[in-house]
Amino acid sequence: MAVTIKQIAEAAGVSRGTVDRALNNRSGINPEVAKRVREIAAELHYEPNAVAKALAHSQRKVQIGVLTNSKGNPFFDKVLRGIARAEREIRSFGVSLIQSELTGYNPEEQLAEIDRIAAQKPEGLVITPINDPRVIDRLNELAAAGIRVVALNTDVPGLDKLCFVGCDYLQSGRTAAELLGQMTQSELRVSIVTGSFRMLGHNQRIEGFRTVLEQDYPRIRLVSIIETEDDNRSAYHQVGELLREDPPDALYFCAGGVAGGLRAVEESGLAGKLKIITVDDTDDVKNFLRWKLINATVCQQPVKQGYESVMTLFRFLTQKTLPKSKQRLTQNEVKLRYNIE
Amino acid sequence: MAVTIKQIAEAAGVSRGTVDRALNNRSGINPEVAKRVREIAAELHYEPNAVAKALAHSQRKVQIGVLTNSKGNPFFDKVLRGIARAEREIRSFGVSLIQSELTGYNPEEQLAEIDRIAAQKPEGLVITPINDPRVIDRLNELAAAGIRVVALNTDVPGLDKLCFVGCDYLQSGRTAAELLGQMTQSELRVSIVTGSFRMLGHNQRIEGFRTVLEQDYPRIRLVSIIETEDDNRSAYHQVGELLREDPPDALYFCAGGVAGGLRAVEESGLAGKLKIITVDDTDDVKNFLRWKLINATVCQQPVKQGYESVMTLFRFLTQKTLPKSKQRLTQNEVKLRYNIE
DNA sequence: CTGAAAGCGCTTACAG
DNA sequence: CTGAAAGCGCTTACAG
Repeated sequence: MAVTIKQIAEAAGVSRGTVDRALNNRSGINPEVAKRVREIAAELHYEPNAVAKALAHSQRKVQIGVLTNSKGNPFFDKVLRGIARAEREIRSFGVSLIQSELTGYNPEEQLAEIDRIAAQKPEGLVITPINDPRVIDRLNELAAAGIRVVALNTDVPGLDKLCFVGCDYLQSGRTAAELLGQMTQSELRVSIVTGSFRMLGHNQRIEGFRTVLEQDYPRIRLVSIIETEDDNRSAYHQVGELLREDPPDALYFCAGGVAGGLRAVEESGLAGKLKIITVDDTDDVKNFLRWKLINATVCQQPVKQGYESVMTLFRFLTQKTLPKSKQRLTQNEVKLRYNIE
Repeated sequence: MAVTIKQIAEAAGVSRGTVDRALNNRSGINPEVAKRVREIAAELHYEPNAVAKALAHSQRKVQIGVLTNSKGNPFFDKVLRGIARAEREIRSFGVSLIQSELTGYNPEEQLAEIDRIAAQKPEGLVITPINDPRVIDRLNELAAAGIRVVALNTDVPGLDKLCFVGCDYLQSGRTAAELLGQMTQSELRVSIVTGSFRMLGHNQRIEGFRTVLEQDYPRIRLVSIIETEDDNRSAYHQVGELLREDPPDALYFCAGGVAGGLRAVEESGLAGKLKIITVDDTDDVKNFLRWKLINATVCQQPVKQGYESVMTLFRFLTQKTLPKSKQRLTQNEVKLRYNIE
């Protein structure tokens, strides 16, 4: 039978209210009494009952804002599923989400939406922040006002955040390089197809990829990097041009635009000859894996990212539990034809 | 503001007790009243508050037995960590574990331990069942007596279970074959090092491996299978002999004994020349990956297996939630040198 | 078959 | 600064 505040109250000869004040460092209590109560609690190995705490708290309604630049981006489907799962789990605890989705990466739009959500007075905000000084400043203002911020999937410099939940992009790039290295033996030329040079994560993937090539696979040479803005049309045209003019032996797609790029590959007649490594496992990528057009893809546990971003904030807001680290990194999972779900 | 039984009671003109009886299909209630209450609840979109339910239930103490053949098996470290995490989460709900570990796979010992646990009257049992008719019979007796059984990590035929939590062994084998196929180009001879031909999972891995070789990589020929009983000494001797007498080009370790087998590889002077695929990511395997002695390993989310086995039972016992499927399969995750944590 | 009341463990106004 | 009481939403003996 677990120890309760009632037993502590009896042992200390005080009321349950006083025990509550002592244990939760509330104000309006004689410091000596508080100390004694805490000692007794420790002796009895008191562990607060999270369920009871939750029920008592359920009067106080907690709101968490969730703002993602996810509209029209199939990668985010799974992230949103993780968020929905978290919402279901925390509903009973009196926590609700103020959720909103944006298309693309327009800083003005994100600023406006941040303000709209902030007006509803959430106690925390999960966001895929755009790397723009105005956005960062605005978020830091919120943080200063006590609204805790969790960066989801992408991080930006100088953000005052509770934590970042996303993948280890450097490791993602390293893993892609190792895959390519292990899948080939001879000299090789590879091109990278990236999303944007303004995206920290994309750049880190390139950096990790490059590092491992230099260290472990000097026979593989990085010959060019294409920037697509995650746009399939742009990827189609640029990859097509590359393959017509100076085709490499391998491609590393470290961001979106895979469907467009692969269309160009198919039309080039090089399908099956090029080694291709991608990221994530959107439906497009899965199909290309099945058709043996993509050799492997490095995924980042998107469901977990959505789930954990909300839950980290929830745990902090309702149980004052700080995340173990400022970086809550998900695993980089390699998927091949036979282990995609 | 969420709908509560109090509001349903008012709307139906009955007491909260009656609403509770109706909503939870308890006995001793006029069927017509029950029907009306349920209709009103549905109209109001009533969703029971899980936290309040849990607190009210916390009087009734629930015990879950957990019996694993895990002693001395490093693979299970992470499984046990998942179990511990589940225990922490469900403690507040009045659920406690009766946990016990066995060494090896002795049916008599497992039978005795099952009885010892059953004597403490748990409401459910998580177990790594041994494939022995007496064990299966005994577990089915428990199931008949209302103790729900969850098979963890290994499944056995004819078991009356709530579900199996473990990996898709066939897919694990297929993935290993694909890795080997993608990492090589020319004709190849491969040997499998298995644990036991009596283990369903090990056999399924072999089958999956074989199937993909035949379908997709006919240039790779399976030349022999070694059985080690998951024993490093045995693996060392048998792999050593194989490498001295008729060395293949690749090895697939589909069970334990990796450390022993790799020692033989190192002594053979073939290290680095043999392609080696393993399963799981015990510390041994991780080190061999770092040293480039193993090319890749196919893991099975052991923490999740431990966690989900307990949580599935917990959800069933406390919320009557049945698992979506009898097979709760974890992902087969490919790990290379650069994406091991 | 039904209702009123007490209880799960913790929190929170409200007196004093 | 402290205690008594009511409350969170659901469950459970106990009367009737």
